[in-house]
This record gives sequence, structure tokens and C-alpha cells, in this order.
Amino acid sequence: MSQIVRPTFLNLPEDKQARIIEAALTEFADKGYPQASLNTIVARSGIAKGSLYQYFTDKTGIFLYIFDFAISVVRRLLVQVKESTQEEDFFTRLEKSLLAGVAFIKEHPKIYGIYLKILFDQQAPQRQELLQAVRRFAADYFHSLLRQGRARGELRQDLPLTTTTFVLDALLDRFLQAASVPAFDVSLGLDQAGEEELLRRVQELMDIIRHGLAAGKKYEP
Amino acid sequence: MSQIVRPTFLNLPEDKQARIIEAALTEFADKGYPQASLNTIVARSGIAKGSLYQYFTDKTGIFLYIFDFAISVVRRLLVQVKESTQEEDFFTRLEKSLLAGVAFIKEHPKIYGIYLKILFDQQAPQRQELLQAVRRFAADYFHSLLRQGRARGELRQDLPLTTTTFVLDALLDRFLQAASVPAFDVSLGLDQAGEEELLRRVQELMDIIRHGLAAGKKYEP
Amino acid sequence: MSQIVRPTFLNLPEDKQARIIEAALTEFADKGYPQASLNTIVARSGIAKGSLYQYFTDKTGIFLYIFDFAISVVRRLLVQVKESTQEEDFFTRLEKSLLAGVAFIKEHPKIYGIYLKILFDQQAPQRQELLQAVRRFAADYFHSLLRQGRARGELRQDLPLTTTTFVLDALLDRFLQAASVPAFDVSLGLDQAGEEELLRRVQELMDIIRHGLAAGKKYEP
Amino acid sequence: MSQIVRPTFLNLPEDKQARIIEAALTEFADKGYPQASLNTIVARSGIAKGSLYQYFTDKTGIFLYIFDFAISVVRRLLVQVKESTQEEDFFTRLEKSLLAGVAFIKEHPKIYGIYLKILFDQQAPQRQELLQAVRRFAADYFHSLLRQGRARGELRQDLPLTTTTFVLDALLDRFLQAASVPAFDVSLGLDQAGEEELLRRVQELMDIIRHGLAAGKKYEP
DNA sequence: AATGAATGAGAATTCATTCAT
DNA sequence: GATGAATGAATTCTCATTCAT
Repeated sequence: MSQIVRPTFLNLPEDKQARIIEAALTEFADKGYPQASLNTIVARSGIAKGSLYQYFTDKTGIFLYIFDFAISVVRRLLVQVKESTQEEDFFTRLEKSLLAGVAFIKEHPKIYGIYLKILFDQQAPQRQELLQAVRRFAADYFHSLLRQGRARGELRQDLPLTTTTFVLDALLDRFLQAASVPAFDVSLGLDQAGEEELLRRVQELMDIIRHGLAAGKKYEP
Repeated sequence: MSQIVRPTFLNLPEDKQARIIEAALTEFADKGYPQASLNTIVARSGIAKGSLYQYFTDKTGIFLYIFDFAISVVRRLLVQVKESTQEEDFFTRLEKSLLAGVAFIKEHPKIYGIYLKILFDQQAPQRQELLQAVRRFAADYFHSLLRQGRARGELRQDLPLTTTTFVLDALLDRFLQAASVPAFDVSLGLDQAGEEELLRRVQELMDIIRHGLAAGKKYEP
Repeated sequence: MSQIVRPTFLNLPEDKQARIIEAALTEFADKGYPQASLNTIVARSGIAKGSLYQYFTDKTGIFLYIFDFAISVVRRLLVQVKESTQEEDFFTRLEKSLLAGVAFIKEHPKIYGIYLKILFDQQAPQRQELLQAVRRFAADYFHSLLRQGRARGELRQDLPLTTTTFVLDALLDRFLQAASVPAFDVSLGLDQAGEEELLRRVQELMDIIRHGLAAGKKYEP
Repeated sequence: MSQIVRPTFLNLPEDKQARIIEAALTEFADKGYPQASLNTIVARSGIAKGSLYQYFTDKTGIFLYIFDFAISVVRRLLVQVKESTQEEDFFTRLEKSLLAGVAFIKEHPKIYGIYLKILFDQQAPQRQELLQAVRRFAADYFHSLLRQGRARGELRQDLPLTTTTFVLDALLDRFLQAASVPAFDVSLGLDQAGEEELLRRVQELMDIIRHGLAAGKKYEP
């Protein structure tokens, strides 16, 4: 931690900090770690190149700090959604989580962008650890939803928690990708559609999930 | 075609071609398009720097040729799986497809790697087109499986084909990722597990899918 | 000589020779010696790269051969103009020479182009010698016109031959440049004008030359 | 401006600037734009390759800056000659201009060299504009001399200004070339001659010009 | 004689990092 | 603490020339 950001940076006026974070976030989200240029970052934030090295140890340091910052924003969102839907049933909670995710990505495209970039950059520093942190975070979230749902009898009792967590993570993560990255969305056609179309897809997806997970008459071959 | 690879390359002895393809495939899969270094490729394939430019027009040309090569390998696999399972029921076909995918990725990790890289390289040439081609290919495959399954009465008649295609694509693609890229596999723990564990997860996943899609007693809230 | 072009080339079918000369002439005229690419020449003449080295020793050899070829074409023209105007008076001969020059450049822009290029390429092989040859050729031509004109009493007897030769060479050479290279023509506006305008400029120029050189009432300060 | 040279360069100590300008001027004058090597320039000025790119945007930027610099030196000379000969008659002004030109070229051969190079470098950036600027500059100079000379009655009233400007430009420019570039000087033999010989040629040339342009008894055929 | 594959030096340009002021 | 000039290794790409077939 102390190897990443230097006290010099934290002592900076907040607006200057913000300018630098914004510039770095934009650059990393646009280009990914290895293609991101410190030249661009200093140019956009209006500071001297040397100053960047007063604030952070090196390119890696900047990246890790920015990624940390991004994670903390996401974390805040998830905690808030989780708490505000405490009382609702499993499927409602899941649906609201999905919709909250869609809204978040629309609002903070850069944060989602930096996550997508790191996802496949072998060169990104500590990529493994960073990704694991993010995914485990999501997994924990779904896991806790599932446990509560099963305890309340809303879900089949024989559901394997591990695999079900995987299913939810995969479906929601992919849905968010499709909703935000046109190239991913081959089948759904979300980017050309309006809000209405999006909501219909959410309903259809939830319906399939409900069939897959809910308690009630079981499937009999 | 002639824009990308020059006849010179195709006239080369096969083992030399293979060495170059192998080196390029490795480099692009490791680093992605923009970070891949032609220096590395020529060093690893033991040819002179200038020779590479006798074979391909430029870096883009090499990349496109390699990607094309990779795609054709995948295509061959899918066609083969599809044909060899013609007679089986929907869920068996799906399961076999998944297992074939797992086997393929284990055997050709670099081909899968290059696909993952291009997925997020904003800089990769013709990224949009290449990705669409791949994804649509998968989507068509699932779509045709679904149509046949529904026609045979194995699936619920009210299944929305579009969204269901998306669900299958998401779940299988993600399962493959988890099976091959440890960082992605937070919940399943596939990489540390043996074949046995993997098969169990496949069963669990298939079970959930069956509940979600199969005809039979419907879910009643 | 025998170091420049090899017998192999001269034994070639004439049309093949012509194709190669044409391609080389075009390339050298377009780009000048150092920028001319042998790749382009072989591509345009449809021969193999190795063959070029069977015909000529190296790039320099090709260039010298082509330049020689160009010179011989010019020489033929000048000899012809000189002989066909034997009987006319000095100023008529000069004017006809100028007009013949304009016509020639319009017809053989590449030959003129290669001369212009070599004019300032320090890198062109044997540039000094080649240029001297060309200029001396022109100088001899003017010198002989002047001698005859003076002998016939058409010119002032006190004209210094050397300097007058220089004057004619400078004026005619520059006029040709202005007539063919728009960038040189700041004052005359020849490129946007038609044939008519051109002829008027020729008259005006000849008039000034006449005042400068002709016998007749002398200038008295 | 800021597109071409960066403030970094202008902030440099003067002697360092001078070393770089000198090295670049030499290289461009020797080889012309496309053949000039940045490697040579940095080697000769003793700076690192990267530093050049702190000073200028790219090769084009360096070239344009150097050319601009050269033009400004020439401009200063011409303005000075023009002003210091205000009171003299046309032919004296012209002769002094010519001699000033000869002296300048002897003193700044590289500046003249870079002008000669750009003259035929199809590849030189903004060649058209740069050349037009130079030539029009000279044309304006002669034009103004001519107007004044005619107004004072020193020249024939029927002289066509346009063509006469062309004649002066051609003769003086070519004389300067002959005086500085041995290859151009076929007839005059200026390079092997001493100052004395040169002055005699100037007199002879001026005499012919005087006959061609001056008022006084007209030529009568 | 003809081919065309192989070569490697050299080109312009970018960039993270250092360090004196 | 802030600056920004300096660096040099690394990048992609071109080209004249050689040589085995």
C-alpha cells in the first residue's frame, strides 16, 4: 500500500487529486494498462511529468491505486443494494441487483471499462489478485443471496450452492456486458433497443432463472 | 487474402510455416495485439526480421492471418461435434458440446487465449468484425440446438429463443473460461480439482439448465 | 560502360528491355535516385528481383544506364532542330529552339523529370559528370548558334561569347522549367494560361533578348 | 508554430540550439529532406535520439523549422540591400544585389543548399508553399526595382514587367548557382577563377542586361 | 538465365523513468 | 515539492543485395 501511493499525493488539494484520478481512470479504461501512456495522463491532468513520480512509485503504482479506487466505488454500490433490499424475496432481490448493475455501468462506464480491460491483459500488474478480489466479491454477494433465499424456502433445497453461484455470476455478468459493450451482444440486440426492450429481456432472463432455481413442482423427466 | 498473407509464406516448407504460426500464436495469445512484438516472433521462429515482411504485409496482416487460422480450427471442432451428436436429445447434445469445449481448450490453450485477448483489445484490427463472427457462430450453434430440441418436445414451448440462446452462450462460455483461466474461477475451484470434480460440476450445471429449460411440470409460484 | 549494363540485358527481347527501361525511367523521374525503389521497378516491369541483378551491377548501374538513355533521346532532338533551322537567322533559330524545347518536355515529361531530379541530388552517382555533360551539351549548342549569328552580322560584334552563352542557357532553361513545373513559375503564370498566353510570353522574352544581343543602334547612356 | 517547434527547444541554452540547428541544416542541405537522417543529426549535435522529439514534433517539424530559419536569414539580407541602395540608379542597384548575393552564398552555403534541395524534392513537406514563398519574395524584389527604374526613366517604357521580372530572376538566380555550384557552371568557369574574373563576368552580364532593358536608342531591325 | 526467399542494417517514432534545478 | 529536460531501449517497417535452386 505505502509502496503504491505516496503521502505527497494524499496531501494534495482534493480537486487536484480528483483531476489526476479522473485522467488516469480515463486513460486506463480507454487503453488498458500496457497501452496507457503517462504522457497522456500528465497532459490531461495538467501536472508535470516529474510530479507524477512524486505521487506514485511508477506506472504500476498509479494503476493499482486507480483500480483500488474503482473497486471501492463498486463496493459501496453493492453494499447499498444489498441493504436496501433486505426484506424482499430472492428473485426480486436478484432482479433489482441486475437493474442496479445496468444503471451503474451506464453511469460509470470508465470503472466498468477498466475492469473489462484488466480482465484479459496478461501484463496488468497483479492482475490475478485484482480479478480474484472482484469476482470473489460478486460471488460472496450471490452466495449470501442464495443462502437467505434457500433458508426462506424460496429455492429448491437440493440446489448446489457453489454451482448456482457460478450460474448467477455468469448470467448477470454477461448480461451487463451485453448491455454495455455492443460487440458482445450478438443475440440480445440490446444496444439498438430502448429501455422497454431491455426490461423485457430482464423479465425473460429472470423467468428462466426462476424455472431453474425456484422451489415448486420439480422437473420430472 | 492476398492483402494479408503473401504467396511467399504459403510456398514455405510446412515446418517453417508451422514454426512461424506457432511463434506468432504464442505471442499474440500472451500479450494481445498491441503488446505483441514482432521482434519476439522472429526471434522465436528463428527467421530474420525482414523475412516476416516477405510473408505478411504488416503486423496487422500477421495478426489477421493467425486469427483466421485459429477460427478455422474452432470451426472444424464445432461442426464435428454437431454432426456426431445429431441423433441425441437436446440435453445430451449440450453436455457433450460442453465437454468437447473443455477438452479443446485444454488441448489448444493458445487458440482460446487469442480469442480472450481480442475480446478486450480496443486496438486489435477489425476487432468488431472478428468478434461478431465468433459470437454469432456460437449463437447460431445454440440456436439450432434449441430449435431442434423444442421441435422434439424436449423443451418448454414458451421458451424465448433469443434469451435462451444468450443463457446457453453465457453459461458455457463462462464455464470454459473457469475451466481454463484460474483467475476467473472463483466459485467452482476447477483448476485445483481433478477430472472427477469437473464432471460433477458439469452435472450440476446441466441439472440447473434442465430445470430452467425442459418441458415437464411447470414452475408454479 | 561494361560495368554498368551486362550483356544479359542487351540480349533480352526488345519489348522486355523497353518495359524495364520504362519502369525505371518512371521511378527515377518520380522519386529521384535515392528514393527510387528497385522493388517498384521490378513490380512494374514484371520481372524477378534477382533478374535485375543479372542485367545490371547494382542500383547505380541501372540509374546510369537509364540516364544515358535519356540523354541520347535529348541529343537526337537537338541535332535535328539544329540541322532543320540551318538557314534561318539567329533569333528565329533561338525561338524555334525554345518552342521545340517546350514541345519536347510536354511529350517526354519523364526525361525532363529525371534531369530535374538529378540536378540537386547530392547522392546521385556521378552527378557532377552527368550534369556537366548535359549542360555542356546545351552550352555547345548555344555557342554554335551565337558564333554563326555573329558571323552573319545579326549580333553585336562586341558580345562576349561566354557570358552570352550563359545568358541564353539560363533564360531558356528557366523558361522551360516555368512552363513545365508550376512551382517554379511565380511570375509568368504559364500553367494556368493557354497556348496563346505562352506564345505571347515567348515573344516578350525574345524581344528582350533581341534588345540585349542584336546588332543595330547601340545603347548610349 | 507550436505545431512545429516545442517550447522545450526555445528554452534551451543558445549554444545548444545553435549546435542542433547547425547539424540539421547541414544534414538537410547535404541530403535533402527524405534522405536526411535524424540519427546523423543527433549524432552530430551530441544529443540523445529521444531529445530531438522533445524539441520538435517529428522530422517534418524539424525540417520546417530549419527552413523557416533559413528564409528569415535571407529575408534580412534582401531587406538590407534594398534599403541601403535606395538612392542609386536601377542598374547599380541590380549589380549590387547580385554581388551581395554572391557574397551571401559564399558565406552561407548551407542555406543556399537547403533551398536548392527543396527545389526538387517531391517529398519535402509543404514544398509548394515554401518554394512559392521564396520565389515570390525574389519576384517582388525585382518587380519593385523595375517599377522604380521605369518611373525614373532609366528603363524602356514599353518593357513588359512580368516577363522582365522573370528574366532578372532567371539570370541572377542562375548566376548565383554558377558561382556556388561548380556542376552548374559550364560556360563561366567561375569556380576556378579568382575574384577578378568573377567581377568581369558580372560586368559582362550587366552590360547585356543594360542593352536589353535600358532606355535610349532603340533597336531597329 | 531466371527466380524469389533470406538477410540485416537502418529508418522514424514512443515511452517510462531519472535527475538537476 | 514541483518541474521538465534528458535518456536510450524498444517499437514497426523498408530496402538493396546475395545466393541456392
